[in-house]
Amino acid sequence: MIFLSSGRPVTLRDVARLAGVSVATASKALNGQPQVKAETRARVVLAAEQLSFSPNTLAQGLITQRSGTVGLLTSDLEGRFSIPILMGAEDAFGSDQTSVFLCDARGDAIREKHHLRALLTRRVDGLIVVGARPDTRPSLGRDLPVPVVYAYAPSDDPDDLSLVTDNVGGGRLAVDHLIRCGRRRIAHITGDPGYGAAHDRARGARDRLAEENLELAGGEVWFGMWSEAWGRGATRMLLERCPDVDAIFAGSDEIARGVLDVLHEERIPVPSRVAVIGFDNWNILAANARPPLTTVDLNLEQLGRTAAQRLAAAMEGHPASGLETLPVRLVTRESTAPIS
Amino acid sequence: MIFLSSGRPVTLRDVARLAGVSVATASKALNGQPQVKAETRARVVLAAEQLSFSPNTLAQGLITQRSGTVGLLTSDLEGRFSIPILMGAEDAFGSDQTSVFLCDARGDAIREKHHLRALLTRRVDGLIVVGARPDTRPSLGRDLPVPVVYAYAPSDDPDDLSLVTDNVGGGRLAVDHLIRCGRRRIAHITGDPGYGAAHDRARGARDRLAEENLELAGGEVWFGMWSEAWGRGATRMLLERCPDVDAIFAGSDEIARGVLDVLHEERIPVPSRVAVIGFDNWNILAANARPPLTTVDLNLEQLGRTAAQRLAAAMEGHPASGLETLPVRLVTRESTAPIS
DNA sequence: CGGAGAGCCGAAAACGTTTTCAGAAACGTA
DNA sequence: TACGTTTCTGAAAACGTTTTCGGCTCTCCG
Repeated sequence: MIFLSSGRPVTLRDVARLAGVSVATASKALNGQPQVKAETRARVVLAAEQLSFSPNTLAQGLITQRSGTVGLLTSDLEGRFSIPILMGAEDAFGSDQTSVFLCDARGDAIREKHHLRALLTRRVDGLIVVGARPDTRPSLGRDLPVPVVYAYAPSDDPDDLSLVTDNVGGGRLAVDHLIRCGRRRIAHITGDPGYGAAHDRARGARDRLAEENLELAGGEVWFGMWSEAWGRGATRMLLERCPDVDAIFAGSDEIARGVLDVLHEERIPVPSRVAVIGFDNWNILAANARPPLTTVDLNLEQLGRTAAQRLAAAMEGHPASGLETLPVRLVTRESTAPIS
Repeated sequence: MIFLSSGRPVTLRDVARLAGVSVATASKALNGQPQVKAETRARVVLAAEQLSFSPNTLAQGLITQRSGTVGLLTSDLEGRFSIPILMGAEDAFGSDQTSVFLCDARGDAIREKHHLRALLTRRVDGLIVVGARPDTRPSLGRDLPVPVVYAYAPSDDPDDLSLVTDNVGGGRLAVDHLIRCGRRRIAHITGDPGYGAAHDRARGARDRLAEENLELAGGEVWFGMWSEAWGRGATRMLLERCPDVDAIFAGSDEIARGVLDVLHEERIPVPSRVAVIGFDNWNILAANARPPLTTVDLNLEQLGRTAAQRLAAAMEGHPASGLETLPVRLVTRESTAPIS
């Protein structure tokens, strides 16, 4: 029971009274302060348990000037990026120590300001800002009373700490895998060229190809949109221009689904004749594909955990700054295989 | 600026001093209490603005016994169900009034208890519990100090208030649409029969068919799994047993994708020869399908908003109980059309 | 036996608000 | 002028903790 029979919540006074000590000693006993006799401490602890006392964090926060809460300011709740990050962050803070306030700004700067203010009013101890897309976003500013960590979308202020996924490395990883599978004529179909991430992934891919003295099949990166439809359209064009392609690196799993769709339609066997690799490891798309899709996982949960750790460190007085790039990893399924 | 030049946060005392009044009057002035002269109030408000004062909610909560926070206890953050609900809830509470603490129990009862305790310790004013699947879940119990609303997954205690989507109505809606399109040989492929929702949707479908003196094509509901692969497999079997089917109602968008895939493979035109309708309106699947998928939207954001409203009402002392079923709606795209 | 020191404990202040209540100021009336 | 009302203001208590510091009790040593 959390309530006394009176219906009033249990306070430290109740505990102290039951243990026959003062509130002060009760507090010290429960907080492990050394200056209390072992026997007294035991009595207090017992009393606390009997009443199942749990301290009012508001009162604690008021006096310690730490609320034990952090704010998570995201710009795409619906999106799949913030969620894993959020989960990682949530479990990196032991939930008994720190709870997280969630706010979705929906990409609106006004709303973001508003939420920011609400969070500060609640005296959060820190902030994690998660962007909707992996490009640079405006900093919240330098004069905030609490530390901030930017995740996924880096801040435009290099003095902020930003954590991002390694898109260049991801592109390299994908192509490396295809090369190891014995593929030589590798094409790259990707999304909106307005996304920095698209260029980064392409760069990683090309770098790795260059090491083998290879060029992209089709000569160029196929930029377009982040959609299945574009994946289909680009694949059709690609097959026409370059019928002997033996691997396609898609810039997202959505695009990869479109690619697979057309290959299937054309009765081109995957992976035996053409290998396909995606990006994001969006499970619903990748695992259900036919065949299941090899793809690059962004390790977003890890990103969230790291963000939480960095934030915790900053809250302890060890701030950091700059851009930290976190590794991605390959998830192999059946859409790629060594050439036979 | 939120901080005085001293680096200390601005308090009501600072405002009072600047306005030349006592803290008491400053408080009353800012809270719109009537017993303060208009001119004084103006002075206080001005001072507050100049210092950009914002009250410490911890202190407020301590005294008013209301923290202005609610807990959202979910069991599937990764899942797509809790997210829209969460967004709806977040915007139903004006974010300046009430902030939401997010906790993910990951379907683990221990973790749930743990989070619950943490939330109560934080003195949340209410709780929303979001389940991972639309079946009954255990109640948190009746002796909680704050009101609770269950969303998506109803509580097993009828004295709790639970908000659920209308699965029966959804099934009816889907079939009704197909009938209006002139279809008569309608099959239903759905997921895991362990889900109550699967049976509810099927019942709605059958009820509507019965009104036209129709039976399900293939005679029975095709239960299986919530996956594309099952959608593909079931469709193949269906086409064999029942080649003249003219509409397929899929129990989820994933299944519908599988259905479309096989129809496409068999060169059966959609929607001209067979109409297909999904369930969930999971955008990434439905909108990208070929052709884009007509489907039933669960109105989850609305569900979240309603949950927040009911919770707010309960917090104001107007509790409710029982099971409230919220309507779903049809989203028509190109996979269904009148028979030509 | 006296005093120093260590070990414990509790009174009280503090955190930043809201709310109650007493009293001051202004005003009208006799 | 005296007095009753009304209007406004401010002192103080309260919320539930933590922390400081003075003081009590004991032990030990000279």
